[in-house]
Amino acid sequence: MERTAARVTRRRVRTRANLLDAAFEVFAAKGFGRVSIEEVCEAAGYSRGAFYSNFASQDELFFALYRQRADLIAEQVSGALAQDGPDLDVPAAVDRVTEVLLLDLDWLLVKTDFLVHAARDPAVAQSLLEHRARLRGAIAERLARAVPSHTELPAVLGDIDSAAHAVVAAYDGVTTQLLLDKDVEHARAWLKQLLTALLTDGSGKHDRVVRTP
Amino acid sequence: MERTAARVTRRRVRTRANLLDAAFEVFAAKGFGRVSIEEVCEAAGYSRGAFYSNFASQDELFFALYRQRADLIAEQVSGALAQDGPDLDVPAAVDRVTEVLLLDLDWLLVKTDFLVHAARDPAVAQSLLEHRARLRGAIAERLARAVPSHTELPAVLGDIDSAAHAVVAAYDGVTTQLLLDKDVEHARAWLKQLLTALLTDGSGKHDRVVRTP
DNA sequence: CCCTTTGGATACATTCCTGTATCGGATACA
DNA sequence: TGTATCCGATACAGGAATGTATCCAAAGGG
Repeated sequence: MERTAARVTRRRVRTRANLLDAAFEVFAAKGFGRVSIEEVCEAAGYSRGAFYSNFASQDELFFALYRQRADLIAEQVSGALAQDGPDLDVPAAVDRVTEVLLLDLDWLLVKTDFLVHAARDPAVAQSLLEHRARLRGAIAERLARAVPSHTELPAVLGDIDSAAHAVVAAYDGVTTQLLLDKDVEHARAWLKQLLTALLTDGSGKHDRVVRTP
Repeated sequence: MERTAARVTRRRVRTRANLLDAAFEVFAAKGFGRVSIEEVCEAAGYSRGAFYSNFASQDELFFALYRQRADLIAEQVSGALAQDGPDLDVPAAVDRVTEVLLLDLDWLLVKTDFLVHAARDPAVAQSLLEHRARLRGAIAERLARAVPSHTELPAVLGDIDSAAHAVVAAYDGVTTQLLLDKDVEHARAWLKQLLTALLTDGSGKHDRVVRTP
């Protein structure tokens, strides 16, 4: 019998996952802060007893949820960045990354909720900052491998790190607008335009985005 | 006796203003969604009776608060844009606008709360979108007056409207980071860099030969 | 200065939510 | 298959927030 780690049954991990999935749906629909623990449990098909057996508070649930999904996205982004060979095809990579980043509107909602949460809790903010730094690192590393090979270098910004910063900022900026107009296709097109503009020295010869509203 | 408009006493407008001010503080500190009506009243020095006499719900208060402050900021931005003559000195204008936009961290907190709120309520989203459109309009108009005079035109983006969009996106992106690291000075410097880079064809601080299509 | 109207305080009923304690069925392991 | 342990359901108590109804004081007009 294991002494150090308490026994965890399969049922437990299943219910925990179910609770997290339900939480994602409910948080996305109504927003953290307008959701009661009871609602999450109901959506998952459990009672509150199950909840308190798995999480200490709603905050802890939220944090766990964020971690889970954020790690997933980070993995997908890394995948999209690593997809082509040692040479970076900027437009293609931008396409793939954009696809991943603006895939799920619900995730953007939850993520923004989490941002608001983190903005008022230094510990949470720290964790989020680290996560963002990791993402930036992956981007910077990818850019660094690309820039020397072609002469095609990020021009409007000083160094590679600034460029990575700018990429994230563009993502955040587009996200904000997307949360309001819910036009995912337009947001993708626009983010592509912004990123290629930022990363290919402004000589982008791609089609311009036509706004629909 | 007035029949159409109900009589509004001075006391009423004062308490209403006090409630709004208190709401701003409390919302900034704890976040909308973690604040009870009671807390707002207590911070303002009133009872809940006063609140319900002035607002129908916490949402209505929040909306009124947003309107008030957003209009104020919009006015300041317009002022900063109009400050110099018919010719636009891009770096100077960017300086002034940046100063105004990233003046108050508390406002950014409340604004982001409001964004989260709007993202789940189409009517509120509409209102916020219109407000953003007005801001973009002011920026675009200013840019339009500047671009023909100098040949110095926004290059990385297609038209003036896209440029205005990009300016707002940069602001939103920088805001996100600022909410986490709380480094206002750094955010300002970075926003300036981004904006000048976007608006001066990348020739900002690094001398570069750029063709003007 | 009085009198009408208005604004805010107080008290109350109600609803909702949280957290805990306990119990019976499920699960893993010998 | 037996059995010790774990997990989630149920019931309950306590607290907090909301909204309303009522009442007294303050404003402002005549």
